[in-house]
Amino acid sequence: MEAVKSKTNDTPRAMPKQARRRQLIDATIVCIAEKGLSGTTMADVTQQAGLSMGIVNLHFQRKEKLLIETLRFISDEYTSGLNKIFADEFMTVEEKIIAHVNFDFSRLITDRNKLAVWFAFWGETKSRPTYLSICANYINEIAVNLTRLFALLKDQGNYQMVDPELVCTCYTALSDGLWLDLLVTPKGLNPSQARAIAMHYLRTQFPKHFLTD
Amino acid sequence: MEAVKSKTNDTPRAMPKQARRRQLIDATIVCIAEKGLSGTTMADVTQQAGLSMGIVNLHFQRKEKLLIETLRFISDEYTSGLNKIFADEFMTVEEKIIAHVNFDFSRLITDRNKLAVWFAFWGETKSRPTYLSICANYINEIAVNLTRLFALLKDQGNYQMVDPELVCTCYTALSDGLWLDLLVTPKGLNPSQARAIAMHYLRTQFPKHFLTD
DNA sequence: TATGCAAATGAATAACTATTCATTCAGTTG
DNA sequence: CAACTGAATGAATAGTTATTCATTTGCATA
Repeated sequence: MEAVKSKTNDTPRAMPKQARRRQLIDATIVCIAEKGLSGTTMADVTQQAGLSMGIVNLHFQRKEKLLIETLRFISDEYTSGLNKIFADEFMTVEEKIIAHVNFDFSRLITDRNKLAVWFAFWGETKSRPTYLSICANYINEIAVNLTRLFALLKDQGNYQMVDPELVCTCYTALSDGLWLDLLVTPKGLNPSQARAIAMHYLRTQFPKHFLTD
Repeated sequence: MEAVKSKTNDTPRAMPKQARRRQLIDATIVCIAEKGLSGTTMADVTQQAGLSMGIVNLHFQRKEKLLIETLRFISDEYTSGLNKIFADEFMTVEEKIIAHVNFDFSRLITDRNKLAVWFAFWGETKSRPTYLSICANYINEIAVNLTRLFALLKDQGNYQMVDPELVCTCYTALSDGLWLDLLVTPKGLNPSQARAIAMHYLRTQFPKHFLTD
């Protein structure tokens, strides 16, 4: 059952640096979801990770850096997932857009703990330029790629009236709002319903496509 | 120029209780926008209000209550604005929906300080049931009314395929996402563009209506 | 103008929390 | 297996921030 060499417990003393950092980031995500950004203390995080207080200083210097790395972690996770789709050479444009939507409403992304972290940081971006700059980067990158996909589909399907940039902004805002819904009213909406709503919007723009479900 | 009786300054000693509470709530909104929820201290709020530290205790007992009343304030402001529209006896259904959209993207609601407060609290709802219950109330109330408007328009315009509940959920998520956009990328999108995107979605559902702009 | 009184003050206190660092510990090397 | 090394610990410290309350202040009333 236990793949780790250590005879004593599951937190071997000399775990690779990267793994220990990840362990702390995971604990931070849980704490922010459970106690909010303002309510998360170092004691909470280290206890959640099953480690001692001083450990954060050792791996991240100070709390602020741990928080920034946590935001960067979920931000990278999202961006890299989408970039794989954008870069895929074997999917059609329609398949890529569907893959994008599926990813947006996948388990990985709609995990409520992670959604809580997203919105906790969004709420602070106006006051913390560092948070904003981490987010701004990926937002722009994705918008460019997604707009390009919509433009290609417009050509392919001869959708004269479609404005790819508008559709991108609208789709992005819609998925942000659906994530918020999943976070705050989890009993009112589940990820697959949210996905269906996103597809419903895309069908209004590209009625000959996205009919398979 | 000065309508206040006090000879000394603009914060007369015996200002009505309600006005002083409001003054503190206004200061809290500014502080949350400028420093984030986690970075807002009592010293910040009272200084912003031009008053002394002890004043919060006098009017709100403790910090937590001030924060809750701040959330309740912006929540009530939003709800009461919409309720006036829903209750109006002289507007047509189409006019009411347009008024709703106009209100959603009015100065009062898209004020970036207030948006920052909204999202600061959203980010904490998972951990603070009190915040959630304040928001949940108004969300539900509005959804019922808005869904009813869409259902009426569906009948009037003979839109067979429209699902009023779906359109309500989609519109609501879209406006949440657009608000987020206005908060974090104010240079990428302005309120009137956001409004146009919301109208664009409604036109996809009710193509014979909402053509006036 | 004196007196009473509630509102407001802000220095002092209490409570909390990030950060530090001397010490412990587990594994590795010679 | 003894000495060494760097990760990890957590009690102690330093810093921050909410809360308290004895005192002050300005206004109203007599």
